[in-house]
Amino acid sequence: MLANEEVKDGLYVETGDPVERRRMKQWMLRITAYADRLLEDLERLDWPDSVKEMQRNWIGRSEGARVRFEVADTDAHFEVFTTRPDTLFGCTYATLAPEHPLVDQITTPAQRAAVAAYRAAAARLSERDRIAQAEAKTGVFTGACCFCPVNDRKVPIWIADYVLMGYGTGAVFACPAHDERDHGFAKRFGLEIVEVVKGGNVDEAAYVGDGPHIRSEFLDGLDIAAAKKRIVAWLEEHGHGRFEVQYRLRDWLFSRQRYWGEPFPIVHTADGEAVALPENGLPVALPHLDVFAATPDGQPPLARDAAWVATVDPRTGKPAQRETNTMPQWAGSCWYYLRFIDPHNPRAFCDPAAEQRWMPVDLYVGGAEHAVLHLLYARFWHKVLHDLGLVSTPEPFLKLVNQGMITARSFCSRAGKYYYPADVERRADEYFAKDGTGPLETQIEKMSKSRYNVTTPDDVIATYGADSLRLYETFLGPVEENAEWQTENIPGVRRFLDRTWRLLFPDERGGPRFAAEGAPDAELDRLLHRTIKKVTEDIESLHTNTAVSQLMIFVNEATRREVLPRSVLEVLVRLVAPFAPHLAEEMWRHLGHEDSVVRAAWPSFDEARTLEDLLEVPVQVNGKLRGLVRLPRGAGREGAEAAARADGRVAPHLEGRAVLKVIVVPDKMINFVVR
RNA sequence: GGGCGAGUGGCGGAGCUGGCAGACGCGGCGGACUUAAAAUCCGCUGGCCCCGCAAGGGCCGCCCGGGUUCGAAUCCCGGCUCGCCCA
Repeated sequence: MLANEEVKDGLYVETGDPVERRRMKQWMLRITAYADRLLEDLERLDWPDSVKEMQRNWIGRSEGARVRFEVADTDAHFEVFTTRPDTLFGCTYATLAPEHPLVDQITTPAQRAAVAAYRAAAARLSERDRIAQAEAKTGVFTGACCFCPVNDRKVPIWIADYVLMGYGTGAVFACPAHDERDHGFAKRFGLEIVEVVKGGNVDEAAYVGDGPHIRSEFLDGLDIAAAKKRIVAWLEEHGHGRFEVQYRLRDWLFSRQRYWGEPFPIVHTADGEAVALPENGLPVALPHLDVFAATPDGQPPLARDAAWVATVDPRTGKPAQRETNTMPQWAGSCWYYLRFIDPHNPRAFCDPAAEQRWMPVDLYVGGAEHAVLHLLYARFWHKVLHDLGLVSTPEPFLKLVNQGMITARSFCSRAGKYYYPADVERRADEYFAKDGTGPLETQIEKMSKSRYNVTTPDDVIATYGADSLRLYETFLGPVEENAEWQTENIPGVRRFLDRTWRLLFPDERGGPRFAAEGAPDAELDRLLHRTIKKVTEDIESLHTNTAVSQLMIFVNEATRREVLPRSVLEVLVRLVAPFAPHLAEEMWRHLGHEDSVVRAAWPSFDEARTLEDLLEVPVQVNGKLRGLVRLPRGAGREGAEAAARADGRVAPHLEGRAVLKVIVVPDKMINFVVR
């Protein structure tokens, strides 16, 4: 079993083995039944817009009409789905998928050979290739015609491989004037182009914008939205079609022919019935196998264990056979977060009280690569469980954040062989491998083992300590963004930890004296409250890098003090704890606490104590900074303006000029507009 | 081709609903301590072929080009480059 992209020209790309297509009976999950709810509930999620948009596109809801076309000279018909039923009056041909069942029936003798050849060629292409090659515009006439239901115009029926049987109805009507793909096709094969919406030049290109309809009888003069409504009503009234919603999303193929995966809890009876096992027959464990390959006749590996396969129908006790397909990896990732709540519960996937306590997940950090598959599948399962009354929330993950990638410099030879940075040396502006190869290409790219540019945390921990590693990672940058790993920056955060430690245990390198009693001076107190505020808010918004920088500012300032009271350290240690837990724990103990710092209350701040009494307010003249004035917080407009005019640096810029306007933003800035 | 996002010193990055661009860290330079070095501490660190003995001041500067505004890294329009996703 191979995926589409593993097959090229009918051969397995890895080994060159021939690949054949085989029809198989497989398990599907009806995710399409949840398409609308999966779409609508995106609204209530605090997720990145890009991910929500990807899910919307993946679900691909489109409203349109299903329209019935009668084939000329037979009693056959086919149906098309279209999002542009308003352009039916511009229909000049119709196209079927090459494998559409009607093709055999309607192809005329004269066209039979051409059609057969085209179908054979199309069958060799994967669906993916067919979509990718749609630009190539290939197709062949069947010789048959059909009637466009709105005006009984007789139009030719073609087959073309860009129409996919598994998508929609496997048939489309073509309006080359207002559809780009149809336009290209019509140009290529000399088919007629009939303009029905004014606004473009349809001889040159398809016009897909809005405009009044023409040559469309009862639609004339209407815009697209109004025309769609009218035509759908008309189609329904005359029995030629009906309103329909289509989704790009398809049902989920949920079986795999592999060993590793959860076995389906299903048995097959002798008369072909599939029976779900009752709860007391669960879980179904994988049999022990020595060989994990498919059987010689193409059955999944589990079929190798005949004793395992042979079982009984739980209802009747008659012989039955176990299902030998297994579930895909997604099966586990769809509910692991529920099991994690209560991982050892032998009776249920989790205790309902625990589920209520913990769900939904407040914050889910994951890679952008999961935007559609895992995150859509998990939402789907969760909704099914919700409908069954097994979970209390309609959505599993309230807030989602996509973390960025860690990148690092890598080196590779022109031949594509990668080298570890340790095996590379710099000569002038070029890099050479120590074995002499080079010059080497170098780039910053995603950290990965295959690119030989990984950093092993164990090594960093051995050299700088686990807190340094953790602090460095939180200091790298915002989580959502990619960040370049630079080991040479780690000593910087380590220095910060050392300084923090010296606030409690000054050594020959300095540090303030510890005081069991007392309060900080006003300036340090203000900085402390600002730091509590900043760190608290930054953790909340996941801007850990700026939280760390604020802690650095505080520690630098505290280091300058002669004496540091316990009360300050008590706060600081709790603020540092999330970033450097080992250090904080140790300091917490030394401050005399019995219990762990992780159970200590988070410090609170007093907004009033974060504010400065005397502010430095910038003064601008015509928008350019010309000076700074010291003003008490809350100074009035007049006072501020007077102080600004009097400032030694500002005054020369005002001299001899007409002041047209003075803008004063209290406590923020003063701007003189002069001429 | 379409969608989403990003572009700020030598480097990683700060910069709130428009109001002192460059916080914090790395690197660099200078100094203290030392016989010396490491470590530590202190100071400086966007550019300028401009003014000033100096203190200091001026001009330019957030990818490029326009616009809105008293005022734009921030808002709007157009373009370039990179990343991710879809096709």
